[in-house]
Amino acid sequence: MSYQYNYPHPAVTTDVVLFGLIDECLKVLLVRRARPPFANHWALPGGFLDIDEDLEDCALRELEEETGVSGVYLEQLYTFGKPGRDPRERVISVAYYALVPATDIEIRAASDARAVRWFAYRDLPELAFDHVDIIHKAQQRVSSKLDYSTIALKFMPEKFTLGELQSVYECILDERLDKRNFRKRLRTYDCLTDTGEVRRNGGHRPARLYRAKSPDTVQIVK
Amino acid sequence: MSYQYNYPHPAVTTDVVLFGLIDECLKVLLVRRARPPFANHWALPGGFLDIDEDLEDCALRELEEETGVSGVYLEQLYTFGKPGRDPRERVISVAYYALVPATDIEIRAASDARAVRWFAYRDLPELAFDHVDIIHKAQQRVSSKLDYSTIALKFMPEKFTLGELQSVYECILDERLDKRNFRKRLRTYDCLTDTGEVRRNGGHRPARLYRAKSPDTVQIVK
DNA sequence: CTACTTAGTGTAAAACTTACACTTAAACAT
DNA sequence: ATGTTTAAGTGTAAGTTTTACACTAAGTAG
Repeated sequence: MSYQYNYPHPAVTTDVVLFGLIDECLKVLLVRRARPPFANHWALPGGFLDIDEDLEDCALRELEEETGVSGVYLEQLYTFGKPGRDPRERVISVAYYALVPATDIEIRAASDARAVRWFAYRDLPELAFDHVDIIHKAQQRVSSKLDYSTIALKFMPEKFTLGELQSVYECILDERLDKRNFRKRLRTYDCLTDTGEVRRNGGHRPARLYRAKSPDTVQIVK
Repeated sequence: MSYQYNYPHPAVTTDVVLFGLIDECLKVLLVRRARPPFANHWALPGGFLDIDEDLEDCALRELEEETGVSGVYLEQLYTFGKPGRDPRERVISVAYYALVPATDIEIRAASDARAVRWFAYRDLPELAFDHVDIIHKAQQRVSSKLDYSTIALKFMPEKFTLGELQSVYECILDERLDKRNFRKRLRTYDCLTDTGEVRRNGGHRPARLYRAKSPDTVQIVK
């Protein structure tokens, strides 16, 4: 089968920067490429757009196919399209990012990717294409969104403690926060409900467990 | 000439939302489409990406070809790609926006656009494709950037008064601002230099003329 | 020379942000 | 059982930022 056009057309792909927090450390989910170009290099999950497929659906599908991760909430990040970024042909890549509660996520190596792994954001391997730029831009976006939205809740499992949530902020912003000020701020956002439960977690007072009031929406605050 | 691919490829276009302020009113530059689809409808300037052309260069080139406007500072807005948004074929459009000092700008109707005109943002005609969505998203972006950057200076000619700059903010935010607080805020941004000149402008005290300290960069403040 | 118009300026109250320290409740060691 | 260790949980005072607000200055027009 072959498709013809009167003018040359670029290829369009989507790529997904999936962030998770594991061991108090910001991680990115990468797949190892099975084929050239950049065979055996690590890369963002992503791939070519089907001709009748919405961009976001493409991102979700490729993520699912290559990593087994599904049902995440994506936001469009930026579109990367410099000529030469893919040696095969001109490729325009619409990048998305997502935040997941890493411990909830089941990953698997799927058909067209030899392996799937979390990498520390601060210790990335050599990456295919311009994916390192995409990841840096996504990290910046997430950092700045922490400050004016409730996006951090996307990292959390269904129930979590305030200490855990604070440590999410601290990992991404890479600075320590004051516990009382942090809690005061969350109170003004009014984005949590107390489940009434507690978590017993070692030799100290148990922490209350909270749940996001609206886990499906990212609220803009300030 | 014909180009063949093993898989169907979407077309890629860029569109530009060019904002200007005329008569204390936010305007958008539109071109009237000469051919189908949407012949005679107004649309954003934009068009198909050349296969070796950078996305931003494409946006600048199309803007120049269709309106005669050149040398503006573009920022990428969002990529629109819903299937069906163009009846001819699948089209992914990377949208950009720019702000210009409207009075400085020379517009002309060029080859493949029958006419070029400023339209009030609050009184847009019926638009081709999903261009109305693109314009609204651009307006939101500009509004929110007013609050944390010096992007408003992009609307200003080389020399301008503080009253003129304030009225730019007021038009876009659609609210009145306090003159003293506005000036205090600008002082903290430290983005203006006093030219020493004044503008005599009717039956009242002349206003000092200022110039942007770094007219080529948009400074992020706060 | 009077009336009118926009330019230009400071201060006090309110709101928000920051810095900071002790008590509580569990686990663990003795 | 008792004391020690650990993280959880809580309020207040100082500092900073934001807001509200009114008069004088320097021109033009009649």
